[in-house]
Amino acid sequence: MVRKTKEDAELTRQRIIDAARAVFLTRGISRSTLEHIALEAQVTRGAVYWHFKNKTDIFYALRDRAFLPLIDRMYDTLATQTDDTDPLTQIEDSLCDTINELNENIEMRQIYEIMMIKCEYVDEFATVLQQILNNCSNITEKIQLAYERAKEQSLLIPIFTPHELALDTHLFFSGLLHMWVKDADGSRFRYQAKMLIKSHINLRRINPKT
Amino acid sequence: MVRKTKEDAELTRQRIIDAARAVFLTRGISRSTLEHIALEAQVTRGAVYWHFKNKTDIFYALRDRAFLPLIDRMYDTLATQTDDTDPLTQIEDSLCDTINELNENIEMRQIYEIMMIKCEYVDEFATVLQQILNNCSNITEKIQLAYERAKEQSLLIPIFTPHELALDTHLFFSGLLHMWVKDADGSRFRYQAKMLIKSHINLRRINPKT
DNA sequence: CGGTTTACATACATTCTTGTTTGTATATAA
DNA sequence: TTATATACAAACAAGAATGTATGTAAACCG
Repeated sequence: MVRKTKEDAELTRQRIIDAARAVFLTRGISRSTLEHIALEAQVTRGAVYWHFKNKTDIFYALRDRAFLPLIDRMYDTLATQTDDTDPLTQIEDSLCDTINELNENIEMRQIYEIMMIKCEYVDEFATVLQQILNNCSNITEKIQLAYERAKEQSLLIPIFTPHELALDTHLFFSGLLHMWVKDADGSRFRYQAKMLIKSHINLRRINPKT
Repeated sequence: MVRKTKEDAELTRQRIIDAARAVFLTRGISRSTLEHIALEAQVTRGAVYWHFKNKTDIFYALRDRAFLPLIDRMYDTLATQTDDTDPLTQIEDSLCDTINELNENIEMRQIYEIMMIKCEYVDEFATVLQQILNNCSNITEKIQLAYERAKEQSLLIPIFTPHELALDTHLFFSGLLHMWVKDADGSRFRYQAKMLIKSHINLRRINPKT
């Protein structure tokens, strides 16, 4: 049978994206063929070519479904300034929230893994790097704003500027995400990620929590 | 002309490795063919197959020439405990030294870039991830030892354990290396990397340097 | 000095992958 | 109800990449 309804078609589109995620994860993007993806999605390459232009197109569809939302989410968590909780805890929460999401959301986790260690950033993929850098800049700015609020409220240790603190935090979290992803069995980083975040923020508090 | 001397042969071997570095860098590992590499090295695929089993073999040869030495170097810098300089400065210096090496040594820099964003860690490459994780563990341990010495000498802010400080430092540096590599034009991280390291270490000093 | 091995170049066969084209049954719109 | 566009499946053509097999001239060794 052919010619499904529009809903059915959208469903197969999603199936293809999900299949691509599984295939990319185990074979890496470059070694994944459209045949592999089609097989995993239980369709033929015809269906894949109907819904997507090529493999790169699938990759970007995959990214849009999880990578960007998570960035936005972290961004939002930092931007919504509920002034009753202290800014340092806000930073801590937004970082922990991201880790939580990665822990609970398999799709998110796998897409991150694909983008970090199963993708070669050349040619059509190179632009992604710039976008990541831009996102990082934005997030660092948001963190800096939070640190500035903390400084105003005298919650922050002196001497250090919100700018350098924000950069340090961003680099810390960036490293954490990378190790979190690479640490497949979870023994080294996954289980203690939140503790590490707490420690990191505590380093900045004028009155460290116990 | 064929049949070079042994020295000539070794030279072509190096030329092939150098060519592979250039090709991997621009095309990514998976899209680089042995033909590309041979062309860049001004030999034929015959020569490449004579010196190497396949592309993976070249990759590992490339890695051994720079990636491992740099790890060892950082490791050594941390391990040689010249007890006259304070441990925190030792950590700072070893991190800065690595950044220096990346700044000055083009080969080193490019190989790092290849391994970080031009390689998909699946199949034969997956084992590299484990090795990286192990190296990270070792380095974290060395940093922790330095922090412990700093604690004994009361150079370190209290409350925090050398263990969590070491993990935080390692994650920071890991993030820094990643951003350093991705920041191709250098505007965001490369030029201020050492400043960031200084700030990071200063956060731990009981008497922060100015 | 002659045989053997080395260090490649060249040619060949095979497999993989991609993009396109064609076919087709059915939803959908008019 | 019928024409058309949709949502695929299946077949096709072409190039690219790999590994191997063969050829060869010069270095090296006895």
